[in-house]
Amino acid sequence: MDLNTQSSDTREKVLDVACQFFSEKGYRETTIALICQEAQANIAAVNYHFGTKEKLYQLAWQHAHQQLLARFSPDGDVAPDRPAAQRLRGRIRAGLQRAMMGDAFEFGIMRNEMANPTGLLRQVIDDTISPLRKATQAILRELLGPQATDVDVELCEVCVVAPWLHITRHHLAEEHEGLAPVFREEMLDAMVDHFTAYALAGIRETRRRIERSSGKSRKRS
Amino acid sequence: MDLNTQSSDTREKVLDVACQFFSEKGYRETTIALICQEAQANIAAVNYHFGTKEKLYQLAWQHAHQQLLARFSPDGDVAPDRPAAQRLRGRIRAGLQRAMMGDAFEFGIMRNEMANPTGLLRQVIDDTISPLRKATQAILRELLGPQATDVDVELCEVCVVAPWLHITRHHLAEEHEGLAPVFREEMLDAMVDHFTAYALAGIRETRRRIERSSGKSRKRS
Amino acid sequence: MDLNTQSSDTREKVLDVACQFFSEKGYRETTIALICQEAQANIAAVNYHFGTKEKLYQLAWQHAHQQLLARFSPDGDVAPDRPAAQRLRGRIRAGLQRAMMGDAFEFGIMRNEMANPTGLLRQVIDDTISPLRKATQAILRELLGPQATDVDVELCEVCVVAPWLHITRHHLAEEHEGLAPVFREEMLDAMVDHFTAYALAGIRETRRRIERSSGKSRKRS
Amino acid sequence: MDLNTQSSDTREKVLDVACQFFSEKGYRETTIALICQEAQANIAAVNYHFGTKEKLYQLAWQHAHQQLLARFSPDGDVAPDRPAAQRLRGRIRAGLQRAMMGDAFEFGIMRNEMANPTGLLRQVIDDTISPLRKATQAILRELLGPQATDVDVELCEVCVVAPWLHITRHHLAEEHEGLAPVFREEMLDAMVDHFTAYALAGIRETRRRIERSSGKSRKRS
DNA sequence: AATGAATGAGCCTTCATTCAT
DNA sequence: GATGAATGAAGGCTCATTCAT
Repeated sequence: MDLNTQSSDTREKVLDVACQFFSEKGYRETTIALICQEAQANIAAVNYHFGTKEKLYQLAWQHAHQQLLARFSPDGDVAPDRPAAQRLRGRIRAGLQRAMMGDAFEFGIMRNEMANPTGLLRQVIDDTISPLRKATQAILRELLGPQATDVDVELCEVCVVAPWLHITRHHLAEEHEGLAPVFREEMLDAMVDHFTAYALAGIRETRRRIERSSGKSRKRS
Repeated sequence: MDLNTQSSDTREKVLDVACQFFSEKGYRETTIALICQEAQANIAAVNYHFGTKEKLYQLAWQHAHQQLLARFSPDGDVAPDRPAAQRLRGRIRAGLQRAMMGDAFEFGIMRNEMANPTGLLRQVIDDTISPLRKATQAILRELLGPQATDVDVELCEVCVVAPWLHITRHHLAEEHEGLAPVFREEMLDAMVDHFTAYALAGIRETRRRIERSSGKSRKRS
Repeated sequence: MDLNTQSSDTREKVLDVACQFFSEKGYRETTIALICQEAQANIAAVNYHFGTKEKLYQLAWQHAHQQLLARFSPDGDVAPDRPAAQRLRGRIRAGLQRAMMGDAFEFGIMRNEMANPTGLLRQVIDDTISPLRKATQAILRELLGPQATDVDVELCEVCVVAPWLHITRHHLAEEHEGLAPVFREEMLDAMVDHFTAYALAGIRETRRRIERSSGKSRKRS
Repeated sequence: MDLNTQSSDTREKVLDVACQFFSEKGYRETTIALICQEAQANIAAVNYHFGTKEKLYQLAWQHAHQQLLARFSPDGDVAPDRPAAQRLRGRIRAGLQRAMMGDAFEFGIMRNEMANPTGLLRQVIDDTISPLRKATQAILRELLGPQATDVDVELCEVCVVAPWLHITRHHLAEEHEGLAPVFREEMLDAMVDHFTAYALAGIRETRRRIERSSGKSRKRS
């Protein structure tokens, strides 16, 4: 039993280490040799367990993604029957947590969604991110009212979501340069308050604009 | 002179092509051979003109940056004596323009600020980006009032700036996948309206919160 | 017993598949992994049952050889007391059959006798082919008459045998390219007729030349 | 000038060595490292000059082919206005010469036309062999008379050509095993006599059969 | 008897860089 | 000033083989 676990552990270990390196250094910069060295595994083990560096990459990403989502529930532990504003706050909290504490994950997705748009992760990202986006959009649609178009929703989504990625980047850079972090974990609650209030104000204003302009249109027509 | 011009042209050509490829494919993915092939230059020319790939990289980045700033004035052509809200609008417009039309630039910076945080571009980015950030922060500070702390300003800055990068990423991905763009150039004005209104609402709300909480604090103390 | 049978079946299966792949792709091009995958056997089974790839190779060859000889009797089902011309015809028929229908065998021998002259199969080929050659040569010697030297016999043997290998090659190439076969199975009888008549004419002519030249020599001496 | 020649010599040297090794050991068994070691070239030179091992392979083959054809004119130095029988004799002589003296060539083609029908050389072989085949077939058609079909011609071609390949194989094997050659170069003239006489007799007999059977058909119809 | 895991040697290829001209 | 040739280091991958179970 112990042995069984141990044998499976090589695979697990490699996956963990890979996950870490891919996040820190990106796909190209991370060599199989480095991973295996750190994981104390044979260099051929990667090919045995995962087939290709690419496959390992994709799996590592999924691995990290699942771990992260497990740590921070994407709804921020806000029940789905609570008012939309609170649910949005939950999403924002979860997003910030992922951005600020997820060493391996949101990082990797960033780098690879942008730095390597060759589409290595395209599909796997779509599969994992889409549900999250849909949920956020549903909340926004509710807050924006029935007259909001898809583009309206999407523009607001950008405003809500973009800061997470931005902060991820911030963290990455700081870590790499050895700088003191500007946005520290202790600030999380204050940041959630700020981003939520900011977003809700922006959304309310957007709703007003939508309804006003549609009102005009109606009068005109 | 003729020769000088011609040789200089080779240099220019290489720089242009490098710029393009570095943006599209990143540092690692772009090979000197590819650049030289496309620029119809000898493969040794790069090392001759620029010394190393790294140097070429940095120069290419500066090149792109300057080109882009020249095309889209970072203040959005809003005079510095106009009200802060309008100046913010100018910044937002310029940011969106860079995000949506800058094929080579904002792109490269993204990738390399995050995907290659080895710091190859750290310095050069600091030199070029810092002034832009300072200017934006000054506007935000004005809008947020005298009680706003540096963190307050920075949190708002994130909300204003992050969407640009987000949209850049969007464009990159769409281009690479051959998808129809969600945010098209014709939408620019509408988008500027939206982001500006959204941001101003968020900022006003933030100011209210700052002043309220500081009022409480005052009463308490 | 059951286990024994089952295990033996695995062995058999591997041998069959190996035989097929070795014939189709040659020794180097055929990987143990491929064989085991196709035979639904564990990758370690080969080394368990056969020791090394080389051993498997040799065994596979013998296997194929025996199967083929069993299918097409090398004398073409012509009794040894029939006239030499008819026995030759039998040999030619059997040779053509092996060439045209032997998917796995004559093929493998070709490739390995020539493409892999490292001598992996040298011995095993000698053991299996020599008897066939001897038999053919005996017939030829009979047809060529008592004055024929060993070289005379061997030269004629080449003319008789070479076309078989040639046609094997033909088939292989056609199969691989997906071309329609030039020499089809329905043509077998016509081909046997042709090759036999051609060979007998050639042999008769050769005999005439041998005897004429030996006549001259006699006159001279 | 001398230097120019020298620089080009590396390429030439590699090509020569490659040619030799590919012939002796085949494609798979020949490693780039081995070639470069023997040619005293850097291991990356192959990729610089030829791109791929595959490309080198194809070029090596062409190289050998041309060299060989240059050494032994495929028509055996028999003028095209001589009688068909003599032209056939010329072809047979050239074929035997290639088979018996061509160390690097006919060898390689054998191995690769059969052992590696993956088609690496398919095209290049077609281009080089086809003209030779066409010429031989034209002669045979002339000898077989107007009633001969394509299949008739091809069957005779097999009988004429196959021995060459057979003898090539013979030589290869002997060389590899260190055996004394059965067919020695001194025997060339005698062998040409034998094969020519044998072939002409076979062809005449074939013509007789063709015309006889067509005669019967005519009477029948 | 049979297997899943693991290994080490080796191969082809890429690429930034250098050098002689 | 500019280039074609050449290089060395490194990377990803394949594959036959072994070992513990």
